[in-house]
Amino acid sequence: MKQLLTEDRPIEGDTRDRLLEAGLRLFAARGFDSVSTRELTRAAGVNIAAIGYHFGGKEELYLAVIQRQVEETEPLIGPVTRRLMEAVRASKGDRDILARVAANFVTGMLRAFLGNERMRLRAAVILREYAQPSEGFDILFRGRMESLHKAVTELAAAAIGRDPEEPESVIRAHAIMGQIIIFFIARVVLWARLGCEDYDAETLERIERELTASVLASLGLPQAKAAGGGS
Amino acid sequence: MKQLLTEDRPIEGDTRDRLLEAGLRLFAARGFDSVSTRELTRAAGVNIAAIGYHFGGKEELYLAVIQRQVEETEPLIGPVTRRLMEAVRASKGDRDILARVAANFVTGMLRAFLGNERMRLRAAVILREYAQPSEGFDILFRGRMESLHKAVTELAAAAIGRDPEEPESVIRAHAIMGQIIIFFIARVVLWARLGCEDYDAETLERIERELTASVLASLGLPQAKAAGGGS
DNA sequence: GACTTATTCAAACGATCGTTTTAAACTCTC
DNA sequence: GAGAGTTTAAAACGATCGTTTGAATAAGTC
Repeated sequence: MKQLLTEDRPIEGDTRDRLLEAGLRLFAARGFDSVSTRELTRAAGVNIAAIGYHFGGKEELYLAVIQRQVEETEPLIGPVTRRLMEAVRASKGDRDILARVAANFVTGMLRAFLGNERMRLRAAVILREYAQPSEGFDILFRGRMESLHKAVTELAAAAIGRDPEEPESVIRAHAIMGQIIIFFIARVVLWARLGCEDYDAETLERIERELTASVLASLGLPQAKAAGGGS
Repeated sequence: MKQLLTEDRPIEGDTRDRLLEAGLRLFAARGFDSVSTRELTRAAGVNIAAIGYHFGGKEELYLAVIQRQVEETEPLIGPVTRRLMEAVRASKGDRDILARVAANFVTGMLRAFLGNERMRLRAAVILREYAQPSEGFDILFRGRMESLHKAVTELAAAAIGRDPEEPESVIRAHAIMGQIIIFFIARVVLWARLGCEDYDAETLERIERELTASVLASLGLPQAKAAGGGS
């Protein structure tokens, strides 16, 4: 089996933190059932009894891992989400402004998901919850996804001239998210088609350019002149 | 844990077929490690030793399940792929024809992936291979995905006026696939946003309409007049 | 019917699973 | 520095894992 998503940086902190960190890495790479408590504690460098003592059990540790990712990504995603929402409203429908807002969002999301190793781990856990929702899905959805999806819906609604409450706006937002996160979810497929084994700088640049053009066009927005820096 | 993707239709056929069928259902719903050999054989209504006898072991059964899906989808996906490729070439760049070809492809894919319960099972297995590629990924990629992805690349290349060999065309094709399959992969997210618990006919119709419009626009193609049946 | 081959059966194998136990080591208060 | 509370250590718990065994049955051949 190929082993994606391993981070070699040593794990530090107290016992609780070490378990949460090892849990993120291992659950992201191989899922809940495939990771044993012995492997978790060995990777964390703690005793096997620590899972029971600190979390109650393996499942509670898993949920704590997810909960921590929601909290840790708040400073990253929260402001982006709010800024996107505000920018869409402030644009008052100006399509050039909307185009710039959308372009910034696309590059920001791409860099967050593909450029950051830690985000890759988080996204892997999310992907698993998509395929097989557990209690963790509710934590993720209400904690992170819902507000992000709503913000994109505002953007889509403004672009296609609909109300954000209409299902058509939600569907359009979903399609936009799909265009972006497919480059994480099915990255192995893209790599196989491009004949590479990881994202290099040149490919990331191409993806940013083409994806921005694709998303703007799909919303009927004019191509932005200069997207400027991310964030 | 919520239980998605269960099919209640009884399992029939000889021992080998029953195991392949039970394997598809269970592996799709819960992944490789979470399904025990005892559960597989109980669901199939066969003896536990049958796995070893017919396939050698659990892993070989899993790979056989994937292999069978590749073979079974050939009559469904193969012609669609070839027809898409031929239609793109036959269009000679005529954008109205390209638009109709693309629209037919989108609705065809949506109906294949969302409307068919069996395809849902298959797609769930594929999704798991994305997250954690095993030997099954190579079977899937070379057996089904590669040709499909190449065909979409032909479409994207023709639409944006590039060569199908250029990475930009491949990236655009990837974005198109993302727009479509996100409605399967992250369908629980969409359901949560729409306040429903499954796709109903009305929602599917909306998705077809909006997604067709979105994909055509993203490729800079004119909106097709009437998409006609999904062939 | 005797024989060979193919398949199914119930039982058991050793390994590993998540968890618990019991004692030792550590950390703090007073 | 004695003692209470906290954390870790190693071993063991019963349960379940994937697999194998050897006998019983079914199917086909002569």
